[in-house]
Amino acid sequence: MTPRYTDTKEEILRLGTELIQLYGYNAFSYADISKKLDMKNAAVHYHFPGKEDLFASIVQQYIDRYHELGKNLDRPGITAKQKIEAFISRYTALAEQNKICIIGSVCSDYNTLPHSVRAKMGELIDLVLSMVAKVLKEGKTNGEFHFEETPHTQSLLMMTNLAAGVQLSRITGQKDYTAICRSIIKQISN
Amino acid sequence: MTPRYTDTKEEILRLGTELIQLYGYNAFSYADISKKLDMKNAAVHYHFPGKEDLFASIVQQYIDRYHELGKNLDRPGITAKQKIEAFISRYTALAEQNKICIIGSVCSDYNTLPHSVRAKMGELIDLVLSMVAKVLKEGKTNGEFHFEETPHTQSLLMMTNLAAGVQLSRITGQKDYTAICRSIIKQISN
DNA sequence: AAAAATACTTACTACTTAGTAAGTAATTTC
DNA sequence: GAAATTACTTACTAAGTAGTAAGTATTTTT
Repeated sequence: MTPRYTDTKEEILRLGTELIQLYGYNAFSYADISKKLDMKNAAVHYHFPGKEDLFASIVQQYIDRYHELGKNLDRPGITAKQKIEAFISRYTALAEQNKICIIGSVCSDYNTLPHSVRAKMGELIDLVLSMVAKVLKEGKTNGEFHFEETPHTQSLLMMTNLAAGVQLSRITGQKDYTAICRSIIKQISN
Repeated sequence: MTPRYTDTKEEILRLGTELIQLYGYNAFSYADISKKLDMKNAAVHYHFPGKEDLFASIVQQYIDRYHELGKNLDRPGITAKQKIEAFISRYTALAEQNKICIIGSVCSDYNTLPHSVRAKMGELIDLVLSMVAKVLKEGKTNGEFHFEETPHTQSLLMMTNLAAGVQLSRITGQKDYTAICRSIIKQISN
């Protein structure tokens, strides 16, 4: 049969990611995806046999994109501050679309996830935390940043501010998210 | 008929809260509750006609308990630092039980919640943020604390650190949560 | 002692969930 | 041009979801 999309698999991943970011891990079903892509339930199962596979692929894509971001930022001429701002702007984009990040979305359901998926989530979180920690360390070394915690702890503080910030501001309003971002930068600035 | 428990309604609320904190809002069902309390599905519906009612009561109980905490802390002889530590210890208790706070748990599913419940969640969040902001302001005024942000923003930073901290540390380990708590105190200390 | 209220159980409904087996039309490979 | 592969659809299942109507045993009220 002729494929509906140039890359149906990619479309499913894109939509699945969006649904998780908008409504949470449990509110995303094969039916939701098939309806929106105008195909049958079984078609989604053709591309991703189980929900576990689909979710693993979504997280893997997220991981790949963070690696990509890392590569893009790893060139001369970009300051550590610009790199941090690149991370923050990811969350800002989410906030503007009423979305939250996959990490925050899945964390609350963590105890119900299949174990393979839990491991993938751990991988994603470790990656993000270590990438941010690396940039923070770099900025501290070259004098751009000033903070007293270890880079890892400072990374934890920043990412928890951001992840919970986009979540809270969906309820309390964008102003709170803006205040959090401003303060994050201020905290590490000289 | 003779009631099973001295207060079945209270038992349902207690168990419902626990299930949300452990597994998330969507992973808690009437069947889960009735099974654990050794009664039938319909018995839970007798006490709480709909899931919306049950959840609203759970959040209301949470709100009531924060008001209670507020009253308990509002006596002379308690320092602002001790008050902040009381808030933090609530989250520490959650972290030790592999649980997360209701706010963090429900935030990810916010877009799927019925509107009455969304309003209740907003109420809870505003309450917690304003209570913490009040204590922070008090501590700043009497010289216990030092911070440059407004009390509201500082409260946002603290609560996002805590809420996301208990969530993240379920995956990355308790050490990260401990580091976050230590830093929270440090940030506002002189 | 009768009536009413309480706290359920029994038995069901309508719907949604992930998942599957078998068939089919178009495309690609040989 | 036949065979195999791709990308689906049709049609289904088993389990779980919230929710309900009607019945029942016990306690409380009158």
